[in-house]
Amino acid sequence: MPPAAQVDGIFRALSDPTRRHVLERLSRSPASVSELAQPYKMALPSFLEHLRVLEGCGLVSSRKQGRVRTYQLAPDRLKLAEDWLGRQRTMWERRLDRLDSYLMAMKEEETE
Amino acid sequence: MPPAAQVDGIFRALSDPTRRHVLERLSRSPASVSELAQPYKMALPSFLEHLRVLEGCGLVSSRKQGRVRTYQLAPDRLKLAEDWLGRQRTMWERRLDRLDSYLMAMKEEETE
DNA sequence: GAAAAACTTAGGTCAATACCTAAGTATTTG
DNA sequence: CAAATACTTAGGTATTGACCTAAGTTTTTC
Repeated sequence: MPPAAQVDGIFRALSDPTRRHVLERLSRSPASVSELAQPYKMALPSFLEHLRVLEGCGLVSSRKQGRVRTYQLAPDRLKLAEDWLGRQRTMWERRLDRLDSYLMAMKEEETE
Repeated sequence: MPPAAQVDGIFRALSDPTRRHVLERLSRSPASVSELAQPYKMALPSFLEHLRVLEGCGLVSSRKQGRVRTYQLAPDRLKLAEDWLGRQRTMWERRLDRLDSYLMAMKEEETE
């Protein structure tokens, strides 16, 4: 999978509040499907789909022991999203800097 | 709009490569619709929809002068996404610092 | 003032998402 | 081993998303 497509999937996954909430929950500790589902009034199969999306883009991983499937975070994936945002930020900051110096120059000229 | 819904929209907007590309382009300088559309083989109305999504969630703003509409970044909105990711990251890192033996075990098995 | 430029609007297809209910399949547990 | 638990699969609906073509509208330009 090309990295751009991976980033697509990660941002897509993060665009749903249920999924973000699950990630927040998992940042405290791993948890089973039913533990994760418990706060939501959603039907279980619907909720499972969210977990599948999170696992599909690599933000979480799961393992089944007996009849219980346990999910946990896979933190390295979040970096892809963070990296993109970080790059963006430095770019637009650079741009604002340029704008700044442009405005400064304007001001200089103005006061001459 | 509740902040969670705003974050939804921003992540959703970022999940499309065309839209991310447009943001990257705009981090260099403001640009007109046709300048922005030029690199893509997509029909103009389709492309415009992407711009509408970006403007809808506040990542860019636009203004029309004569027959030309010019878009520019609205950098403060990216912060909402960055902030969520940042908070997440510190939580995840805190959790990883605890180095649960459980998590270690899972990781071991995962890499098998 | 007709034609070109730069969008804009209208409307249509097709696939993917986010839900649902109902009926499975494994795994414990009593 | 029957019943309960913990998912899982199958299949259905309704909305939204990402594209398209065709036909506007509003400036500019010649």
